[in-house]
Amino acid sequence: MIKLDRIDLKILDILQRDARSTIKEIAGKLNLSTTPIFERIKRLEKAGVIDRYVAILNPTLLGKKLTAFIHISIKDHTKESVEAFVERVVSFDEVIECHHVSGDSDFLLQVLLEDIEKYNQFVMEKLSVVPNISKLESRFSLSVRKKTNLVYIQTGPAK
Amino acid sequence: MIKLDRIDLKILDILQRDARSTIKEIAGKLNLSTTPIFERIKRLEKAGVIDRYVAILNPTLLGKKLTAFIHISIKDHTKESVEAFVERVVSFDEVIECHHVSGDSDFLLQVLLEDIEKYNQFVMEKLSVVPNISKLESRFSLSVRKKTNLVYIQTGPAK
DNA sequence: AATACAATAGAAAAATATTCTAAAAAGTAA
DNA sequence: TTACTTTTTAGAATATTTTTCTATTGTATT
Repeated sequence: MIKLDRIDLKILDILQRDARSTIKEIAGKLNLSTTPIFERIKRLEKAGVIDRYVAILNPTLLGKKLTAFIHISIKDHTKESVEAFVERVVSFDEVIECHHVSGDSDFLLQVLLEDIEKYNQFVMEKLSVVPNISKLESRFSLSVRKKTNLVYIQTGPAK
Repeated sequence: MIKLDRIDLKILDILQRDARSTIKEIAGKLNLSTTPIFERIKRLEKAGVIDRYVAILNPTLLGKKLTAFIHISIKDHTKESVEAFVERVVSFDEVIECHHVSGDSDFLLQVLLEDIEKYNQFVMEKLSVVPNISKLESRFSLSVRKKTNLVYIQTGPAK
C-alpha cells in the first residue's frame, strides 16, 4: 500500500476536481516547483491511486434523460450462475452501475437511458431475457440532486 | 440544443474513455487535422456537452472500502421542507449520489465511506440528525461489478 | 559531524495546445 | 447549372505544457 503525504493528497484533490489543471498551476498552489508535482503524479498513476482521466459528459444534452435503479433477485445462487448473470448484465451499455448487495434483493443496477419507452424496451428485450431472474423492481430518479466521483480526502494540516 | 455529427460523437466517445488523448491522436483516428478536432472540442465544452474533466481515483487505495445505498422516506413533503432536507444531505462529502426517486421511499443516496464503523458513525451523527426523516433503510454493496461514467453513444455509420 | 537517501529547484528539450491564414467543401438561391 | 455564402478543414507559426536532466537542498540515521 502506497504512502501518501499531505502534498499527494492535495494533488489528488485538485486533479479529481479538474484534471486539466496544469502542473505549473498545481505547483503554484502548493508552493513547489513543477518537478516534484510531475513526479508525484506519475507515482500516483503507477500505484493506481489515480485510475484514469475522463471527460464527464452531460447525459441530458445527449438525450439520456432517464436514470433508473433496478433491484434484482435471482433464483440460483451457485457461483457459476451468479457469474453468468453478472457477465450478461454488465455487458449492457445502459447499465452504468452494478452492485451485488445485501438486503432483500441480490443486485442493484443503475441504468441510464433516453426515456421511459427505451426503459421499457430495455427491460423487456434485454434485461428480462437474462436467465436466472426471479424478481425485478424499478425506481426512477425524478431528479438528480447530487452525483459526483469525488473521493473525499482530508487535506487539513498535520503530516 | 446543439447539433452533433458523427465526428463529434466519436470525439466524445474517445474523451470520455480517456481524457488524456491528445488532439493529434484523435485527429489521427478520425483522419482529420488537428484544427477541426481542437475547435470541435472547444465547441462541445462551451455547449456543455463536455461538462468537465476529472481524474478518477481508486477509492479502495484511499481507504474507502464501503459503498452503501440508503433509502430515505421523509415526513413533510412541502417544497421548503424537501429542499431543506436535500440541502443538508448533499452537503455531506460521504454522499456521492442523491436522487429523488419514485417508489416507497423518497430519496436514494449512495454513500462512500471507510468501513462499517464509519458508516454507523455517519448515520448516527450526521444523517439521522437531519430533520424530517421518517424511514431509513440501508443496503451495502458487497462487490462493485460495474461502475462507469460512460454515456453510451452510437458511433456507427450514418450521419 | 558525516553519510546516505529522498525530495526539490531550475534549466533545457520535446511534445502538445492554440492561433492564424488560406484553401476546400457543402449548402443556398437564382 | 452558376454564383454566392457559410462552414469546415489543412498546414504553418506561436505559445504552453510536459518531460527530462543535473545539481542542490533537506532529512534522517549512525
